[in-house]
Amino acid sequence: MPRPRSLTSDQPASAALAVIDRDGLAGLSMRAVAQELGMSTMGLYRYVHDREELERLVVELVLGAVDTEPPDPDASWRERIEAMARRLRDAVSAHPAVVPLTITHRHRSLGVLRWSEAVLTVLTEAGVEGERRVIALRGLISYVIGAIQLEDLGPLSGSGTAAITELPSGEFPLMSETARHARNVGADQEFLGGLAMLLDGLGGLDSLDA
Amino acid sequence: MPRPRSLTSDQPASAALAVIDRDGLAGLSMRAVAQELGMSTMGLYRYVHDREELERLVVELVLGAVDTEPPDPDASWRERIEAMARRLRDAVSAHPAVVPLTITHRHRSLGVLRWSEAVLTVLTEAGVEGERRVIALRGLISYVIGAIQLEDLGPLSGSGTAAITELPSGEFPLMSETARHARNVGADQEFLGGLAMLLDGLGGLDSLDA
DNA sequence: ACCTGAACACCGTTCAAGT
DNA sequence: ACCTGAACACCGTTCAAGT
Repeated sequence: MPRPRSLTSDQPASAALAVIDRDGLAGLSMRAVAQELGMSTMGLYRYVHDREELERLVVELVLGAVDTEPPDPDASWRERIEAMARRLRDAVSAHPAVVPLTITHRHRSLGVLRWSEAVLTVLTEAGVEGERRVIALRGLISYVIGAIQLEDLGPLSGSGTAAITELPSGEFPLMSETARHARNVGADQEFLGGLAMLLDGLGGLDSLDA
Repeated sequence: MPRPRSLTSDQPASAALAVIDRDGLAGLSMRAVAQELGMSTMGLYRYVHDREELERLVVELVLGAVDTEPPDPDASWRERIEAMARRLRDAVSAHPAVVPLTITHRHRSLGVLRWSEAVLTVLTEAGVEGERRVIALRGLISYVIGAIQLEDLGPLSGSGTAAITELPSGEFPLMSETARHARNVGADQEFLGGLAMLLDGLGGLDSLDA
């Protein structure tokens, strides 16, 4: 793998992201990205070892865009964690087609690492320590990535769930009723509502004063 | 699409699942599944319209295996929801390679629908109604699917995170410290701990008596 | 020394040709 | 009427052949 020359190191990733944003994940191919860069297909192999590395760089590009500045120090620990959760959600939902890649590539992204460090700072300031801090961090990440995917899949009030009402009569009565209620729950309210449940649980534990 | 004859309707899906379990998701191809079934590649197209439908059937097979019997009525609402969460986790982690498919295929699985109905039954018995019930259900699903993926990615105490300690000195001090604590937190404890946070938050709300 | 196009081994899917 | 193998248009990647 000799030194690249004509391209900066992040150009292959942003070209790939441009292809994905335009043509979807199915449109991603080495040939398409090379064309986007105006070079021969094999020229791309000068910058990435293989397709997998290219995909990893795309994930890193998207997650690296998460704002990891320390949140407003005047806000409560709860508001600060909410702000961090929103930022992760915002960064990913700017490129929804990339979501499957973020899961397939079980790598430790620097962006997520920086995000985690910022969240841990808030948790620590709130007095959460030791194993409880492990569980709180992992619980938050689990919730946020799950919620992003569920949101990407469409709201409970969406067309997919609307079809539930038309299923064999009375087979899913509560699900039908809940889907009707879901029409009044927006995506933001749903995301923040679930997050609030988690934070209520975290706050209900000892050693949290704010 | 004429009537199939020699195969029952779920054989293509279980053959595909067998291929995935043996060779991983990358090993899944129409040719491989046809061979698994002992038929010509094109014979498979008698049973499924295209590869996408085959993948959808695999997801349905895995999620359809979730135990959705009503949980022990003598247990508290909290224990019953924990039991349901465990069952979903168990069904998916029996076939970890399928996880990416469950995300890519944004379809409404009957298995998840039955699971949701059972969870809603418990929530309703616990006095959770209306929009709060929407948020509780979606929050639980978000957490569980996120946690399954994070678990599949490896524990915080695993080799991936161990490398964090060797990053540029002091760049991620809290993350390093947290990773050390994570060595004492098992996968079950982590899953149930995060779930407990959510349920504490849910239980802290009004109208829950049990 | 650097770059690239042809070629290889795959893939999903079409379709005409077999019985 | 039913089934299937060759063929088509892709794919990631190798590598020898060009300059």
